[in-house]
Amino acid sequence: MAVTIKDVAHASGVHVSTVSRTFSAAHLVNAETRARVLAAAHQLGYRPNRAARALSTRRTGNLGLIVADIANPFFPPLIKAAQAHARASDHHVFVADTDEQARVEEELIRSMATQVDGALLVASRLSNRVINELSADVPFVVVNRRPPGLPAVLMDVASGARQAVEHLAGLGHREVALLSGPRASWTNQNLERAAAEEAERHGVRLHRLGPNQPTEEGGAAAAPDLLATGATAALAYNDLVALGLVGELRSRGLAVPDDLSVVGVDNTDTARHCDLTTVDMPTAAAGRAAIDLLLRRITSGDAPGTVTLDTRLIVRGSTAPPAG
Amino acid sequence: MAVTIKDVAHASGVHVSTVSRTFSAAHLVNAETRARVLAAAHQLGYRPNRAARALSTRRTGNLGLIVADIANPFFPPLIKAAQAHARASDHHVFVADTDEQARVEEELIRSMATQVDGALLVASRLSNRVINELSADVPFVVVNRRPPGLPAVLMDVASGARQAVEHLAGLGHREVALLSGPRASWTNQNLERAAAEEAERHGVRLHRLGPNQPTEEGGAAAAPDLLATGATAALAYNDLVALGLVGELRSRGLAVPDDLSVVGVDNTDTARHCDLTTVDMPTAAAGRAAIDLLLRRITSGDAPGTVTLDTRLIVRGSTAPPAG
DNA sequence: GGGGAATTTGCAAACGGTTGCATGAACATC
DNA sequence: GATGTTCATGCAACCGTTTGCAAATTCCCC
Repeated sequence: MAVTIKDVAHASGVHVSTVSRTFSAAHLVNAETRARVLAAAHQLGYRPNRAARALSTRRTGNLGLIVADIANPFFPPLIKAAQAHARASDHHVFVADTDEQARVEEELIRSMATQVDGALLVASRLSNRVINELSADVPFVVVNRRPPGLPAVLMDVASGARQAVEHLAGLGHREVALLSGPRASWTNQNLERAAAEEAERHGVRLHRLGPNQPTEEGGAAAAPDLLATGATAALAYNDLVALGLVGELRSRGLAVPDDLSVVGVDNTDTARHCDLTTVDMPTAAAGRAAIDLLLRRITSGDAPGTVTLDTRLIVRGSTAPPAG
Repeated sequence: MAVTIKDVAHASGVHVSTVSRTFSAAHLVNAETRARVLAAAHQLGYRPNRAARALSTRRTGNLGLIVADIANPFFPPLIKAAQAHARASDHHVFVADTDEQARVEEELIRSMATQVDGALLVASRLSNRVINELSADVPFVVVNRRPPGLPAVLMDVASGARQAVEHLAGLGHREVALLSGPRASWTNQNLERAAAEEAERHGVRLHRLGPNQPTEEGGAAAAPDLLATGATAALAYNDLVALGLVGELRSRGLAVPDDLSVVGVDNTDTARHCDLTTVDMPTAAAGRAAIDLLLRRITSGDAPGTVTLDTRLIVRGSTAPPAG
C-alpha cells in the first residue's frame, strides 16, 4: 500500500539508490535530478520508512523516556519539554510509565532497546548495577540519579531543601518532620542529607519519617506518626505527599498552616493551586538539558558529564510561625 | 554488537529460519530443537529486533497516542491506563504532544505513521477531512470525537453537564455563564448543547463566553466578561479553565462559592485538591476501552463501533446558593 | 516393503531502505 | 588527443526477520 522508495525511483526514472541519496545525502545528487525526484516523491506522498532505514543505519530516530508515574504532576512538564526539544531534532519519543516498579522498568527498557537510539531515565528506581548492565544496550542519560559513569542531569534538591529548613527555622519552628520518599530515590537521599545538615545548623530537631509512598496516600498515611512526634512543621518528599498530608490533617480538624506548617517539593501546578510552599524543580529545563546530553552522546559518541540545576524555595501560604 | 537471530542459529546449529519459527510459530518446530534454540537464545541474551520484524510482517507492535497537552492533568490518567493496557498485549506506546496545534498534530501523525500499527487520537483538533485522509495510512481510534466511520470512545459530557446545570438551578442560580473551550472540541460542542438544553428546561439564562483557551490563562482571561454578564455561577470547559477563573476572581477580592459558584469538567486531581465541583470524566476507562477497540481493529481488521461512557457531577465546595 | 501423508528443516526471496564500489560522462590540463 | 579529475549514477550486498516452497526424514497403513 504505502509508497516506497521504489515507486519514487520508477516515477522519476532513476535508481532507488539515487532516491535514497536525495533524502539522506542530497549533495551527492545532481540538482536537476534531485528536483525531479523530490517532485515525484511529493506527488506520490512518499515518506521514508524509518524502521527500514534503521536497519541499515542503526539509527531509529527514536528516543525512550522512562518515568515512574506519568500521573504524578512532576513528570508531565519534563516530558513535554523533552519531547518538544527532541522533535526539534527530528526525533520521536517513546514514553513509558513504570508504575514505580523496578521490574517493570527493566522490562520496558529491554523491550524498547532495539527501537531507540538512547533513553532518558527519570528518577529511575533501578539499582546502579542493573542500570550499568542495561546501558550496554542503550545509551542512557539519567535525570535525578548518579550512576557512576553515566551522563546525568540533576535537579539539586539540596539547595531548595536548605532554604526550606532555613525558612521554617526563621519562622520559629524547632521541631520539623521530614516525610521521606523511596529509598532508591536519589532526590530523597539528597533531601534527607541537606535537611539534616541545615536543621543542625539552625538548632532544629529533625524527625525523619518514612520511607513513604510518593503519593497522596503516602502523605495521608504518615499523619499519625507525624503528629506523634510533636513537630510543628513538615517537609515532604514531594508535593503529592505534602498534599496528602494536608488533606489528612484537615480531615482531622487541624489547620494548615495555623496548627502545622507544610512544605512540599516539586512546585507542581497542584501545589500552586493549593497555595503550598514548595521547592521549585526546574523540570522543563531538565528535560531539555537531558535531551541535549542524550543527542550529543548519540551523535558524537562522547559521554558528556553532569549538568546540575539549582532549586529554590517558593514561599506560599502553607507555612507560618508555629502556634502558641 | 547486538545479538541477532543469526548468532542464535549458529550457536544452536540450525538455520535462521528455524530460530525465527521458534519465536513466531513454535508449533512448527520440533520440541527438542526448540528447546535447544531457546536455550541458546537465552544464554546469548537474544531479543528479536522489532523494527526488522516489522519490515516483513508489517506489524510493529507499536501504537501511537496523540494528545493535545500532556501537562493538562486530564490526559495523564488516560495515557497511563492506555499504556498499561497496551503493554498487557505486548504493545508499546508512542505518546506525542501536539501543543494544541492542528498543524503539529498532523505532522506528528504523518511521521509516526510508518512506525505504528494504529493510533489513538484523543481530543483531536484536526478537521474530519484531515482525519479521514490520515486514516488511510494509520488505523485510528478516536476519543472524544466523532468523525464519521471511525471507531470512537466517547466520554459523554452531556450527562454530567445536565447534572451540573440542574445542580446550579437547584441551588437557586438563574444566570449561569458557560466558559466554552476550543471550537474544534467535540466535548465543547456537547457541553454547550447539553448546558443550553438543561438551562432552558430549568428557566436558567445561559451566557456563553468564549471560545477560551483550555488553560488556566484562558479561565483567568474570561473573568472580566463573566463579571459583566452578572451571572452568579459559571460552568467551565474544563478544570483548568475553572481554576484559572477561581484564581482570578480571588485576586479581585471575590470569594468562591460565596460570590460566585464555579463548576469544572474533568475531575482532575487538581480539582479534588481545590475542592472544585466538577464533572467526572472516566479517563482511565476510556483509555482502556480505546486500546481495546484499536487492537481489535488492528488484529481482526473489523471497524468496531462506538463506546460511550457516562459522566457524572461531583459536588464539592465551589458551588453554593447565590449571594443575597 | 512400498506409497502417501505428516513433520521438520533449509533455501532464498522478500520487506524498505543505505552504502561501498565501479562505471561512465563531462571537463580541465598539458 | 591522451591523461587525470570530478561528478553523477547504477549495481549489489547488506541490515534482521519472515515465509512460501521444496527437500528430507519419519511414520503409518495396507
